[in-house]
Amino acid sequence: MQHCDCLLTDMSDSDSLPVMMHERERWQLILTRLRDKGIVRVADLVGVTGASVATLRRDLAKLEDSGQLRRVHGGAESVASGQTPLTAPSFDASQTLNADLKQAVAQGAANLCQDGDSIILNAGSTTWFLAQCLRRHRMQVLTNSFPIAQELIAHSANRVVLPGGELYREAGIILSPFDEDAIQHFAASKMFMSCYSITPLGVIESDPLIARAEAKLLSRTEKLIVVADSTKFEARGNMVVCPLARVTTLVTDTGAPPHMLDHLRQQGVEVFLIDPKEAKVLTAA
Amino acid sequence: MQHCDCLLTDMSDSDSLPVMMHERERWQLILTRLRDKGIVRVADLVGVTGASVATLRRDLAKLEDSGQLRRVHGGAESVASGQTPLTAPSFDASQTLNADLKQAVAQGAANLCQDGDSIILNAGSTTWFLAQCLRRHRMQVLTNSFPIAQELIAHSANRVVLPGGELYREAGIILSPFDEDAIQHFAASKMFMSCYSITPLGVIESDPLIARAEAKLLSRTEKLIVVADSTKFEARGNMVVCPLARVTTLVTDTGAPPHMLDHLRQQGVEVFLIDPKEAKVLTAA
DNA sequence: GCATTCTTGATTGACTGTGATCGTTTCACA
DNA sequence: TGTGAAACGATCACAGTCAATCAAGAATGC
Repeated sequence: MQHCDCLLTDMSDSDSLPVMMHERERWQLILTRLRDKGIVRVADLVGVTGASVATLRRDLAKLEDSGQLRRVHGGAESVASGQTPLTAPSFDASQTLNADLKQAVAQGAANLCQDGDSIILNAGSTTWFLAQCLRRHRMQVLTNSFPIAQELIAHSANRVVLPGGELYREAGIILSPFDEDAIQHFAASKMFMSCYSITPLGVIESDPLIARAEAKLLSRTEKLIVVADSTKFEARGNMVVCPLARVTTLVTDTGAPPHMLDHLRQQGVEVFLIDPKEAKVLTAA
Repeated sequence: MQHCDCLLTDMSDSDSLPVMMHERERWQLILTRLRDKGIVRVADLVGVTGASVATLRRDLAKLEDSGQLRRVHGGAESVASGQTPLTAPSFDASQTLNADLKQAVAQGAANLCQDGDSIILNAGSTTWFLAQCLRRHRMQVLTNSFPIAQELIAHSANRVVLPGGELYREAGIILSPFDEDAIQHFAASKMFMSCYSITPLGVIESDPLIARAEAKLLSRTEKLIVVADSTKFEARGNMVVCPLARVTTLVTDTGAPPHMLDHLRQQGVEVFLIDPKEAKVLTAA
């Protein structure tokens, strides 16, 4: 018997085998799917985890008990979908969308930073990629994004300043309805802003609370550098953060529509185009 | 049996010795795997280390005692599972000191919380353990500790509010030299405070900036609950956060010096004594 | 050299997670 | 409003895991 046991564990060491998922692994998987899709079905989870419906029901019950999701008939939904007023996409989800483009743009933007700078990063997946490019830098960074703060503190020597407010779980943003704040004492040489979309009307966000927070950050600097991959140039969202004339610089990739770039240049915006294929090359154009 | 063991270690391990592994080597291996995968199974560890399940269980118990992981049925999970681990040296250090006492005190303090409460947690290892006990709660929590915020956001349904300011890497504390802040709009029913020491002069901290930050938090509530294990009752540090008369409740363990407890009771402080051996028992005394 | 302490491994009974089955409840469609 | 299908909670037996205990070997100190 023991022989058999030993042999088994020995062979199954490579974790590719779908032997049996641990309870916590299932929980993590469930919560991840929930963050991405907002809702999960028991039947789907059976296929993904290989566990029985009974087990998955128990999992959902426990996770609901600890407040990490809300059960509905047929599955479960994210707690945030009802509780949080934010309409922003979840951090994890938007992080994986057009990741290569965002990464290229982020790398291009990082080249505009110098040690000693004081910069602002708003919450967004592109700015998160940007934060990843700042591991060797030594700057002061004000950000309202919890994941960006995590990244900078854990993997760089940059100093991090946070605004006060409530931490919104899904989007990982710190928001406050009040004006008094420590950030009113922060002066930045430039702000990097990622956004929901860019239209002739200006830089657009999808959520009024977020738009307000970004406008607040924007008041702490003169120079605004918008980082946006080429998929951002279609009309979406409805909250204008600022007009295009307020933008100092735009960093985007070569897929951006030329007529929008022309329009931006007419407004006095300096445009940097990054070729995603040779990501390190920065082309002033 | 022995055959099996030998065979196993021989075959399964590409990168190590067929002889017995030292305790510390196993610990390091366990923690490394934990960082990589977020979760480890006892059965897997048997295959990797060649040690028996009993030994590995003891390892996990010790590592949990020192706060370096959290045991779950079938294995153990990372204390900051899912999130970027915040490896703050000094935070980790104070976290592992008297971890069992702190954990017991934290559990006792957690019993004083109810769903719907608005509470404040200052930065400290005891309050960090307390945050771990709040996974099933649904409260509003104001904290100036980054690791506590991480824990609450990742593993509970509590709402989290942060003060603004600079994030200090080593201690994981958010500090601001300014008064204007979002927390001035926060009203809490109680504050849980961990501290550097407790003396007849009051609750003591070692750093003036931290003392000031805690005094600022303290102004947002009437009821102050100090959580401190019995090793905190010796004169250390030099910054008085508040006098003992300001303390509403003290939660400590049974090893606390009786004369200090008497003195505290004379000041009108309600004292809860926790027996670390039977941690769940809460004795009003 | 001998005793003490520490680490380790095996055994035991108790406990927890799992999957299958039951009857009941809820949902969707007519 | 009624009906069938799906989903639900409760329960049971099985397997894996747990903490406690004892015994054997290695390291340490006198």
